[in-house]
Amino acid sequence: MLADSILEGLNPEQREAVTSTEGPLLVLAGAGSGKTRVLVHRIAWLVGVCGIPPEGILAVTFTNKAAGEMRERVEKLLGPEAEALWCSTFHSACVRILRREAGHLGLSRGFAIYDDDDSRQAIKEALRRKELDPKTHDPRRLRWRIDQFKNQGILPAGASEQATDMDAELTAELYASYQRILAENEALDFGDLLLQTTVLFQQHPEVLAHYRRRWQYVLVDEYQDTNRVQYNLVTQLVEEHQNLCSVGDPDQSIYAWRNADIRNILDFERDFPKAKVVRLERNYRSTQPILSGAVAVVSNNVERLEKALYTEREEGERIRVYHARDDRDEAQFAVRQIIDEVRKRGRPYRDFAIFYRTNAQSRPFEEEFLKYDVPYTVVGGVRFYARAEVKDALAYLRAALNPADSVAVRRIVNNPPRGIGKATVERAASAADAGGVSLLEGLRIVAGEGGRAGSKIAAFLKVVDGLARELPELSPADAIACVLDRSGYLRHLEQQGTTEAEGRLENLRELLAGADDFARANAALGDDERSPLELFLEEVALVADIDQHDTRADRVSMMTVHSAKGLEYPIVFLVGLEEGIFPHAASARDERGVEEERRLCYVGMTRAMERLTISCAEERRRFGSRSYQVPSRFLSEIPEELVEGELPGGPKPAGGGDYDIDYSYAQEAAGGSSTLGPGLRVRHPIFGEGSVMQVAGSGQGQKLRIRFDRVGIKTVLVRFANLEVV
DNA sequence: GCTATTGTGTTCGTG
DNA sequence: ACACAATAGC
Repeated sequence: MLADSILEGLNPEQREAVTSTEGPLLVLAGAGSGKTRVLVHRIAWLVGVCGIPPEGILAVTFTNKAAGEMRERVEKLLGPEAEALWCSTFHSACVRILRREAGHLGLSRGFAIYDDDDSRQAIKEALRRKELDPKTHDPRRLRWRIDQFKNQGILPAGASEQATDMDAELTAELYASYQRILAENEALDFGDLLLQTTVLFQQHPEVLAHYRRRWQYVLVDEYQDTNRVQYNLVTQLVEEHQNLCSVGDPDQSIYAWRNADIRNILDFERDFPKAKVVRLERNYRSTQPILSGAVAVVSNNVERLEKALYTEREEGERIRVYHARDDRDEAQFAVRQIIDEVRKRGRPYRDFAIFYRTNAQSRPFEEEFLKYDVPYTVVGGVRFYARAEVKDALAYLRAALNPADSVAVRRIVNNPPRGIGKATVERAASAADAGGVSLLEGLRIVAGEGGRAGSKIAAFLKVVDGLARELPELSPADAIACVLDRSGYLRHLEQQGTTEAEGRLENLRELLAGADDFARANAALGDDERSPLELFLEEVALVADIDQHDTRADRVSMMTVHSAKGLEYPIVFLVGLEEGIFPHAASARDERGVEEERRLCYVGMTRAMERLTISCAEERRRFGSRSYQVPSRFLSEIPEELVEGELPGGPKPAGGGDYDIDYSYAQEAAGGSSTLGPGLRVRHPIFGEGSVMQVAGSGQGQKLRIRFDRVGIKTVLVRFANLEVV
């Protein structure tokens, strides 16, 4: 009975993937072939038919969002029983394990999780200690190189061993020093979460044995994007029972740059000789022209497993190609199409998505959406939890909960300004170093020495100590409110009274609301020994941009092609198909790079269900200046008969096509400017109204300094700003 | 120690 | 074109 209902609506291949429960299984799942469905039904099958307890199953996905959706769908099939299932990202699974087993690694159970920015600060500290100049040793680059080591499972000792020149030797040394600083701060970075878990399993076979016994069945989604450490983790767990189900698509491997290793999926049958392989080749998402076009592009890859994708949606319009004059025209074209379609056919905005190669490309689209009052959301860019004011507030929480976290302490010690300058902080840092204690303790030492600086520090310590006493008892939202009050942070912002400060206050209110939501949503599972506040900090550290994306809201979505993986939309605009952008210049140097870009293009195209529009611009603004663009080689790889519009080499469209776009106000300000001078009221299409403060230069390079009513002071280039005199 | 100014790099993608 | 960091001047 139950077995039938679980298999209902599945095709024969999907059924095979669901019911082949014992031993290693590789599911090669083409785009849109229902792989999430297979994973969900397989879990339901394991629990409902095979009688495996839900806590005996580990399912790992790429994003929190995918994990949440999978859990939801499993619950629909199984009911609340599914709650005991471990369904999460690699990172959150590892955090849970590490918190539990922290003692084995000599790690504090309350360790902090450092994001890119925090780890860069820790790298800077490592440079300071070695008296190296951050100018000659770029902290960002160092962080990147260390992260690469971690993704490959290489510890500092290994990095040192394989170093063949001075530079590599120094990097290895800094890696070691950076790890010491993290340990002192009781912190782990993203890479550590995975790497330290494999170290834990290696050094403590009894711990590994425990988890092996616990998880009799392991499922891994997006297997083509796993890196060496993730691979090690998985093989460690399944070595005995071999009940591993890996699902993936080599054509969608797009993370080689962060050490995802496509060989993990290609060598599956070698790694697991008894492996069964199931191919899902029937596509349920896209129309024939879209699917054929995407397959045609990716077929140009030499290193590729051939597979035969087919769709039953044979009807469907051809792929549209639009050659825009410039980036602005490209944006205008897409936005006008969307408005048209919404007005004429009554489509909801949520049916549309715009995908680009780089985050910086979102700008012109945002401008057009704002101009025409079209609701939209941008995924990515600056993460909400990475905004300065949000990170400041969180740093107070972190410092109060974990006084060893020197990166957090350094961030808040003079923020808001309380007269504790760089010299004082450095004094405290060396005192801390000398005594082998944390920065906060170093500050205590300096405070004890008295003097002007001493009393200022004492005031700061009083704030932090007070928070350390009060916060652990509070809910996340109350704790944040408390921090903002006691620290004087809120008062400081309110006193500024600028529009910029107003925006920051708005973000802080949003943070409070988010904390409140979190507490409410997690009130049910309060069985953890960790406080709601600690759980909130962890959540915040591990959310990805895409996790916060609300697909239910009626808005147009904009995101990078990378973020788009796993999503689908009826109407997709894939924009900026130009050499240097897509394929990106940095990847186009070697053939492997180009092949990954091509897979990325395949991912972008296969997101579209009904209509796919691809565009490129002849000219675009990059780094503030003009650049002439060449259409992407990927465009000419789409067979002509699948395309409507012109492929490269075809006739260029006349002007902006059949859309009458009003440029008049732009010309007005760019041309005549006899009245241009301080005091003049102008309107900017984005920033709104403002007063000119200062005029600099003339002709093409003329710049204006303007105080905008809404957004404060900005400098704009007259030629590009499209100003209108009010 | 604080603020305003200048200078620099940024934009390849993420948990 | 903008954000961020370093620096100069107070």
